[in-house]
Amino acid sequence: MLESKLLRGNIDFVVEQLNRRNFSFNAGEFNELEDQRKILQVKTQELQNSRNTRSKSIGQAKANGESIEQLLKEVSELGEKLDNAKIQLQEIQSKISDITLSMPNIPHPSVPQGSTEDENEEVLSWPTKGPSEFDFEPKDHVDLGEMYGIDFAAAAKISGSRFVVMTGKLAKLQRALTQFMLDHHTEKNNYQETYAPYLVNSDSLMGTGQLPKFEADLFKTHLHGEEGEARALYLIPTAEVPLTNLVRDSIIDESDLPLKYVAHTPCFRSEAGSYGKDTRGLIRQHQFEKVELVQISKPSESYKVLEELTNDAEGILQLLELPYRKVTLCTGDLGFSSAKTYDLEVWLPGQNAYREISSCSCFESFQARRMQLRWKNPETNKSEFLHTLNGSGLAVGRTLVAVIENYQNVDGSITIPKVLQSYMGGLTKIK
RNA sequence: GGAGGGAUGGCAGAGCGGUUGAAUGCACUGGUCUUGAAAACCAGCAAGGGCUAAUACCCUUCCAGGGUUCGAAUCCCUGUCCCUCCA
Repeated sequence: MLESKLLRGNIDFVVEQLNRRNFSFNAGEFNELEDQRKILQVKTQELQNSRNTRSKSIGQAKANGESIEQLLKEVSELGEKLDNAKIQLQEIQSKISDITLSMPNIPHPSVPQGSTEDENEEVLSWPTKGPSEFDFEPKDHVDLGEMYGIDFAAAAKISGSRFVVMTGKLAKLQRALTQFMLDHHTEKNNYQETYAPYLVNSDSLMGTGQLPKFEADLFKTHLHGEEGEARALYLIPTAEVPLTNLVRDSIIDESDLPLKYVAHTPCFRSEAGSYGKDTRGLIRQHQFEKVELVQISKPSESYKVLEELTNDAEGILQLLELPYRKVTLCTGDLGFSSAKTYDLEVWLPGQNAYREISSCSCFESFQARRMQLRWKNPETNKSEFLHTLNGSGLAVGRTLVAVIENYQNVDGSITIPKVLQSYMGGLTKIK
């Protein structure tokens, strides 16, 4: 959600900035609603004021033993007018909030202009010389995985497409990756390990921006009947949702900032609108594992924190010795809530391409405003919105893909990365 | 499964139909005192919104949603969450 001052005072700027990310905003319609809102709100408040003062004087008159009949008559006439005004005001306000809740964030000035992912800007690649060549034709993770216990057919039987069953060494390797990531982020990078619910309410999804606009991307659960529907819960599409909402509706002590959370959770995405895309393999699943980093920071430090958080995620790739590149998303590729995003893309030799494995974003106060997340700024002595950030550290399923493909040998065996061997009971190779 | 109790400002905790947006304590901010700090004392201190150039002023908010009333933190109903007791 954008600042209402900005919407009222500088709408042209908003239109121009949202245009940068291909979002066209009808300022005329919005201004008209705003004008009506202003008139109705003033009128309603005036009516409330006169009702309040009159009711108060009834109390006083009674205490003095004076007659109150005249006053009672006046107030009852006010009541009806007030009710009408309130209803009208509510209608306008809900129209306005529908609009504001559906407006994406404004991109940071440093975000490159562009309309598709082709215009994302590469920041660096690691190692600098790029991924090294294989001296044989590398297989992709599906072919390799079939030999060691990745079973899409079994998953299709028990659930459907875009699910997977893994058994044996590869299942363990995924667990090893998860453990390694959690240990690294808690021990080396000082994040607080957190276990949180996988089912969340709609307020939480509203807070981080998945609702109201992207309900189709979510799996929704509810009990039977109307009452059950009213209390629907959603499967989390990312741990960003429960982690960031930990601090919804709160005022954080300056001394506790920045807050740093890490959690491993499964993530659930309906992948509506991605038909035919990445149908082969583990890349795009309805259910996948992810280790997520979330930070809550002072506004003045959030872009420093974005660099740090991205580095924390990169650290995992470097320790796993997986070639990757870091790109700044262009305005057109930016997520709804984000002001600036770095994507980390890992090299997949089986696909001969870089694929996203982490997305690290600064949301500025966009989410904080939706969820009433504040701190007391000692300089102004006022409560102000904090900044929220998150990034995958990393997407475990895709990391597994990257390990399988990058560590494959000519005989089809898979070497275990050094840092994972202790998590695999000393195993050095899957064969 | 049954029976109760509770949800109030950053925190703790009074209030239980009318000058209560809310006592008090802690925390916090400013001041006095002090070489400095602590202590003590004095003062200030909820949030959101409207209208403003800015004050002033006004509105809303005591878990959420309905209701009763001229008037609700206070009474009634529904829901959510917490706690206690009995089985």
